[in-house]
Amino acid sequence: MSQRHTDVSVQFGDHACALAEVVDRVSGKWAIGVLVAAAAGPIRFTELERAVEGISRRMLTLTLRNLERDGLLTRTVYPVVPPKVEYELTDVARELNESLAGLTAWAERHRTTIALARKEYDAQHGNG
Amino acid sequence: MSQRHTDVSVQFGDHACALAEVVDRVSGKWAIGVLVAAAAGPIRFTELERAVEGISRRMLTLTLRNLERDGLLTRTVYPVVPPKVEYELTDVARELNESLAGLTAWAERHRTTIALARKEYDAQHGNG
DNA sequence: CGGTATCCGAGCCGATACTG
DNA sequence: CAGTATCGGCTCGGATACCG
Repeated sequence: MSQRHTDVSVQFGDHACALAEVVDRVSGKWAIGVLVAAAAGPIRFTELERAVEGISRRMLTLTLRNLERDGLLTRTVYPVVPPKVEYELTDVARELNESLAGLTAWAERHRTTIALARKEYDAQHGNG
Repeated sequence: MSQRHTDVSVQFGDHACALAEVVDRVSGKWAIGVLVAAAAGPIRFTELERAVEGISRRMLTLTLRNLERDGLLTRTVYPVVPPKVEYELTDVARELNESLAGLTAWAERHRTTIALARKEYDAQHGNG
């Protein structure tokens, strides 16, 4: 299994370290998407594949395994044919989603500002 | 200039997308560390280098440029000898730090739980 | 349906050396 | 003091093909 995250080891005593760890967890191109898609309730593999636009089967699997590993979601296999697997957020993950709300608010407040800042920066310094 | 982040383009309409963008911004091994180190007030390059344990000159520069590009910090050059450059968080970044507080709280609440979940997962599935 | 295996390019990041 | 340049390893992540 590939997908080992960067070693965000202890850079400072406590605060920043814990924060860096959680950010590292929801980093990567797909984790947030999966977390949000699963927020509504139990969801199947193929449903996730459709919900998270652009994700490949491989990356969905890896992302799910990582989240499962961190105890953020559960994987339930139903022994039926055709196979059926459901993923569901744990309570911990639901709390995480709530904690992320503040961040989402910030993002939506300053979205255009940041886009503008980028444009300016790229204009002044050479990026084209 | 290297350091182009992964393309977290529109995966779903609004919410998750904005969130994914901000997470992408504070991703990478060092951004959080720099953000936290600069939270106390204006800080010089070398001070940052010491504050963010383990960071290289190169990565500090790249991280600073990215944050500056996104309008999260300002770079002030004082024309003196020896050179003096100060970095300071913008108001937007300060708001961001506040929004991150909820996340930090979550991280500290569930830190051990998650570490445990990992251990269990790695024990059951083969990771060794 | 729900995965895995393999190949491969792109970019992050560290080490090292050099500069105004 | 505050950077930049270059090289190279490693991992992330896409494409494709295959399996129970």
